[in-house]
Amino acid sequence: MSWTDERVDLLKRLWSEGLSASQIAGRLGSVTRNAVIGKVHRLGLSGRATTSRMKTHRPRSRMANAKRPVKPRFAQSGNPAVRALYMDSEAYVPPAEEIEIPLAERKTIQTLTECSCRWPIGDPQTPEFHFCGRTKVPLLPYCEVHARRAFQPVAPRRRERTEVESPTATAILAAADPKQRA
DNA sequence: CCCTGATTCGC
DNA sequence: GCGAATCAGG
Repeated sequence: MSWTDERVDLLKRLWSEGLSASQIAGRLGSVTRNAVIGKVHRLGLSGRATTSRMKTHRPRSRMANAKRPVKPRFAQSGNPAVRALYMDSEAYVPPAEEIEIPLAERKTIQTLTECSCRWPIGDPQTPEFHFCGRTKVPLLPYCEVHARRAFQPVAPRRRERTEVESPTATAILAAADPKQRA
């Protein structure tokens, strides 16, 4: 559905009445709160009055925004190990090749242990199916390599800026403090 | 964690 | 113009 005159009118009215963007989106239907906020801005309605000033939003300059790198997803993840995967890398990292696990190290669902990487390998319908089985990173179900693969940020929107250095292990290891084990 | 509005930019 | 993704805050 699109922004018909009626829907725009309702948006203007609800916005002026102080409803939040998500509340308005709920009443309009077929739109997200992001769509509502976007429309509010395009209509020039942003910056509602008034009772208690919205103090905290100093508008960031265009320059500041231009310099701010686009951070990958998971930056706000509640999992410190996931955040650690990206705290020293702001770039998309292409998935690694599948790793060949030596037969002796392979784990089945029966032989997995508490600290085994649970990255599945192969077709579960075949007897060759197994798990990576190497030591996993604390807080995550995967070893370091597979954690990077599992928590890929979304591919960059801009085609340039591809190959950048892979995140170092330091951040992960820093988050691997045994005291934090859940 | 929940939520809020703000902003960018591919579409 | 649209709005998802992501941000900075509360």
